[in-house]
Amino acid sequence: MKKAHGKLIFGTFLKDRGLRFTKERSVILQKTLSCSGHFDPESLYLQIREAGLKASRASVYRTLSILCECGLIERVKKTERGTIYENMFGHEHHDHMLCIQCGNLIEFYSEELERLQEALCKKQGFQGTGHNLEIRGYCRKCRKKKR
Amino acid sequence: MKKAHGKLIFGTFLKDRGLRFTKERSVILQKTLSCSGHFDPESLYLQIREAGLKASRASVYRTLSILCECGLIERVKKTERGTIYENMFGHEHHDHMLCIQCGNLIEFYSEELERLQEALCKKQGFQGTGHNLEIRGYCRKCRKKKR
DNA sequence: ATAAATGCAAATCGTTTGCAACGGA
DNA sequence: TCCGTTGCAAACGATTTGCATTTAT
Repeated sequence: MKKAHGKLIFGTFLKDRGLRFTKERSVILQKTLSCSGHFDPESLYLQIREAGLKASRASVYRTLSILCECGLIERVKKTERGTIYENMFGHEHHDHMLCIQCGNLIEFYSEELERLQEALCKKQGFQGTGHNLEIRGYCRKCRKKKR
Repeated sequence: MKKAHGKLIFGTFLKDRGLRFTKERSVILQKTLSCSGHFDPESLYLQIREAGLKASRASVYRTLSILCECGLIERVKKTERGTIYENMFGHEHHDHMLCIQCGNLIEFYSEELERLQEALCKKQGFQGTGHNLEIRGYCRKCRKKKR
């Protein structure tokens, strides 16, 4: 999936269902695609305002929903600060260990895990587009402190 | 970790920091421990009321926080309907594939995945207590519909 | 007795929605 | 022109919090 095609994909998706490609949607699409990796609605909105562009929070939320529907972005997870989205052009990994004591987040990548997931998907006839593994527990430091 | 010890663990935890073991906390602890697996604050609250017991929503929320701190339960994930908690006596698996088209949730279990996670934790000096793998994508049905 | 906990209602915060004005097609 | 879209502000739903009252210790 090439970045330059985002606009085309979105445009086609909209036309197909009689929706309109407005200035606001264009701005939001653009900012969304230029995010490398994760983002949330509020910071996207602020980014738009800082850039002197125009789009209300309501339009940001509404447009993000459509972008999800057409597969250009995905809702990755919910946090206390809101929903985290992911631009599907960024091929990031979301595997991490979260310390439930100190909140420390240890990100990691495992080729073996990737392979395993592919195998699991194939078994279910599932076409994976992204994933997110969270292992909760105690990090090295907090393990020591515990006793 | 044996269920009968929940009260002891909680009681000790409270005493240690000068907090009190109130009727409400006792009720909430009890209902929490008797949940097999997942639950959310609202349904726990309703369960309490249906049982003719007494504890306000505020107390439920406040107590769940403490139970998290002392490790008897864990916040597993946030959804549109609220936070999902897990009673740590239930050793459930949280691995699933989520269809981003139809919302279908396919739960699965993989021994290989469990082993791999243990290995990854060991490498990081991390003591895992629970995990949650979400693979997003298109389920068999929606894959067909797509074209 | 004293500090902590409770219940309630009001406050927050992210997100959604109703509606009148606006603007692509 | 004809709907779809926008921005705003009000509505929402989950969670938190201020406060006067109750209660464990």
